[in-house]
Amino acid sequence: MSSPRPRIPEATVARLAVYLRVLAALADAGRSNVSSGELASAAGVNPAGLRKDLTHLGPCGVRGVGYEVVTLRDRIARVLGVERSRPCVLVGIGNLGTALADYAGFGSRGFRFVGLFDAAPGRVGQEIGGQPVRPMEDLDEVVAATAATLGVIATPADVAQSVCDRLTTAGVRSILNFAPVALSAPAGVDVRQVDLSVELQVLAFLGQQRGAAAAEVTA
Amino acid sequence: MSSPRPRIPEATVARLAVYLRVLAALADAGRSNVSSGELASAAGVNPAGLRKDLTHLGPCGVRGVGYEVVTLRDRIARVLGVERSRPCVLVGIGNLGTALADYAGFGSRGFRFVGLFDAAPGRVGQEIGGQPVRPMEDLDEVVAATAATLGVIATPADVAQSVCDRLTTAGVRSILNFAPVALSAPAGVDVRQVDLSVELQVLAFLGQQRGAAAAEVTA
DNA sequence: GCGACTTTGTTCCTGCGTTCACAAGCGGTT
DNA sequence: AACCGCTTGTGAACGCAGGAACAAAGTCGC
Repeated sequence: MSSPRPRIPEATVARLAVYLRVLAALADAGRSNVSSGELASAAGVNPAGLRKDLTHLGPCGVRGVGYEVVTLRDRIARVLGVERSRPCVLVGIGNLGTALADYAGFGSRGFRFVGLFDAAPGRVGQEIGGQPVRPMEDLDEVVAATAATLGVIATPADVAQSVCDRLTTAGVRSILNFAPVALSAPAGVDVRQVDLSVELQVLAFLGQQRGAAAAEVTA
Repeated sequence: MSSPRPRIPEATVARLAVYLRVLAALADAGRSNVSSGELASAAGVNPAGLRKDLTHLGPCGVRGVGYEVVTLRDRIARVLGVERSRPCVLVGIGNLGTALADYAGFGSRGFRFVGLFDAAPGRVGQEIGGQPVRPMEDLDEVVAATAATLGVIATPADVAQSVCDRLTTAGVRSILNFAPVALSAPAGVDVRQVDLSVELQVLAFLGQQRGAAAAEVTA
């Protein structure tokens, strides 16, 4: 096998996902070509950085012209592995979980939820986005039946670790955690942490710093 | 004024927010001291990196003993500017907006929503977390009355830019955007982008890469 | 009072990411 | 057919983040 496996850095992967979204929108709008400058502006990044990111896919543009929208979109989709949709399970159908289950951004970009789970009996049986909420007891069965390797945790913090354990024993290999706790998982299982309030705190700090700098100038 | 202004790097600020959360939990549990090792483990980072982060606050630990929980918590809170709660406005009360409005992580960590806004007449008047949803027409008045400088956008992508424009003209200086579009704002206004599906795509890519590597070993 | 242990604060170094700047290549035009 | 403008792709330099190792300092035990 001649597997080049270019070892794409993680920061580049995150940006490729953004480019993919922009390219999909451009394709829907009927555009056939884009320049790196226009694409970078729409994605909110530097044009040179964008070109370097695309280098990891091999040469895929035409000098003097730009990139063909559909070709580039499909190539990024193939590299990211979203050419066909991947099954995911979602645990914790509170406000956030409901939002995630309904979020069109997942379904339209290569992910489909094959199981929604909650521990509260009151929530089991509800329909969210056309799917019933199931009890936690069904987790192993659903994961096995659908071969889901991706799991999303949207539970309160205090039960997140036990949910993580159950997901890993059920066979899930990659976990996206929205609960504000650091999870520990066995080797071979990726855990990725998203803390919504951290972003807001960083933003507040930058704003405060900017305000202090401005006040200093006037002083 | 002797303002040292240490220029804390952004990555450090994000981690400080995590340490703050862990320290708050430890303080509630009655703990008085922590070592860098234990704190790093709870936050999911390297102990040496944690100590380097805390260096930006000036020396605040005791060698041979560790850090005093309450003192460190308060100092981080002061540096991050969350010693007293900051007013925020939230636009777009769909599934995600409701989750954000109800999310205790904001309220308990230095932020309070002083206005929930939505353009849909059907949503105006609903109560979320004890607060009424207001029409967009009230935005300028509320921002002016509460001196809110932080705004959160949780609307569909196609109206996010116009909401951003209205927020900036109302006087908001920092915007956290959950809509999957790159926003353009005038100079002096910070915009921070959070795309929930990007994280899931990165996770899927890493899992796929790991799976491919494993298959290659067995080949 | 003294020694050993523990833990912080710092320094160095390695690697990565980002940016700038330039050469290479393609299309259109004369 | 040759030239010109435009855009990609790449090479180099800069700055930053992360990790390991070491020195300083304080506490506990004897």
